[in-house]
Amino acid sequence: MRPLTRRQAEILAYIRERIHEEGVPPTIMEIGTAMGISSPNGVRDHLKALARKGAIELVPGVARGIRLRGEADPGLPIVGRVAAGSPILAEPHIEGRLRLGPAMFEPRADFLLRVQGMSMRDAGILDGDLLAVHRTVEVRNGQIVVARVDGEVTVKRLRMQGPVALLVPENPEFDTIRIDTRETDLCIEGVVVGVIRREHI
Amino acid sequence: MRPLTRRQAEILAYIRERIHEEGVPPTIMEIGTAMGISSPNGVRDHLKALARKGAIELVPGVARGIRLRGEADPGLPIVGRVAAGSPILAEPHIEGRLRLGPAMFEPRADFLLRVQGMSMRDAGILDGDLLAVHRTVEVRNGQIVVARVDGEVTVKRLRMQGPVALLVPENPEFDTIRIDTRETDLCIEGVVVGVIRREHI
DNA sequence: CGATATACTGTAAACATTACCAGACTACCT
DNA sequence: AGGTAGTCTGGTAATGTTTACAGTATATCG
Repeated sequence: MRPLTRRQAEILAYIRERIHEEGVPPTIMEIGTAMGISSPNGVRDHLKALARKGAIELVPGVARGIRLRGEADPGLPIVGRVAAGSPILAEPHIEGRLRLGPAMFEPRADFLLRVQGMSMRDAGILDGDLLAVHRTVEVRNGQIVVARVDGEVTVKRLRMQGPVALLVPENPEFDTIRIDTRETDLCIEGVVVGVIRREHI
Repeated sequence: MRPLTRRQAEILAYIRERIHEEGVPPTIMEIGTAMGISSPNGVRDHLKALARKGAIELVPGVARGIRLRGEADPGLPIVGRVAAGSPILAEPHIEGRLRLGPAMFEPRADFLLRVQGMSMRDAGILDGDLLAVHRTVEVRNGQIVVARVDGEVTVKRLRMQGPVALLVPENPEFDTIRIDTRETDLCIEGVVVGVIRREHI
């Protein structure tokens, strides 16, 4: 789809808004009035351009026959194994997408992380689970965080002891990671706001 | 909202379908053609009735000016503590509703059950978790099921041994329930297809 | 029984909306 | 310098659509 011009984007936004607010797409004249175009043909040219670029579909001979295209919300990315050092949301790690309900987690989830390993077993987080992660650097003591240590992504419970951060697993078979923030960078990718497990039955 | 007649419900369903399929509401004549009503006035009477009953809103003087009302999907019910013997989806047990994404679980979830207790701890199901449950009686060995025993609702892993059903907890501190289906009724309310935990941060 | 709601037929006028013609100005690419 | 895309004016014909009027027939309710 070729990129829309500024004017075309304005008109598309107006159409979107009208469909959302009124439940019915606007007529050509209504668009014209709203956008300051006096001739129906001026608007028509825009609609043809939008249709040509795939943003809308025009149903010929039908009043208000404007359909939005390519509207589907793809959902949140599911992040799989992250290569050391590369950004967590880089394309190669995204193994799929999943649409959540709008109010499922509070604060909202920004991406889903596929759990690797059993280090958080006793917190009910198992290998293969999806973690709903809210991207933020504002984390508090005791929260389960997605952190980067030496480029590696890890999920642990955070305990701050002055300048020392402890990344505590919830499984006695694993060791706590101890980071002196004066020496080593601790990069917080986000806070875990929820867990989703899809039982393969 | 007064109840719709059968014919009115048919027409409303058609309007809904058209809006979903075409993106534009149908005209009066289109409704008439689809429903076998030759006169625009026949359709108009139905629309007026639907508007009077609050199912739709008519925008006067506007082509295809039909707006659906009261459309919001309330989401799946969240079932809390279920009193012994009463139906699982009875009103008093429903402590809220939650909208999931459309493809979150497979097969689809029919309701959400709030977990009571730690008997499934080692399966990563903790007290307070929400279980996505698919209502079905077709269960297979090894699945985690929502069952009723003596009127009480319980979540366990199912193991069939001939006529004997074992409801196995995933926590060594709890005992397996053994049911001889020739003597006692085992009522399966559904299969667990997923787990949702909302981390309170 | 009479009032009211439902569920239609049929016709015509009035209005809402799109489709198309002819042209103008600008910006950008080659 | 010529071609193409974008953004518009202005006007008109052709169609799409709603609205109103005048009836008919069948239920249901108090």
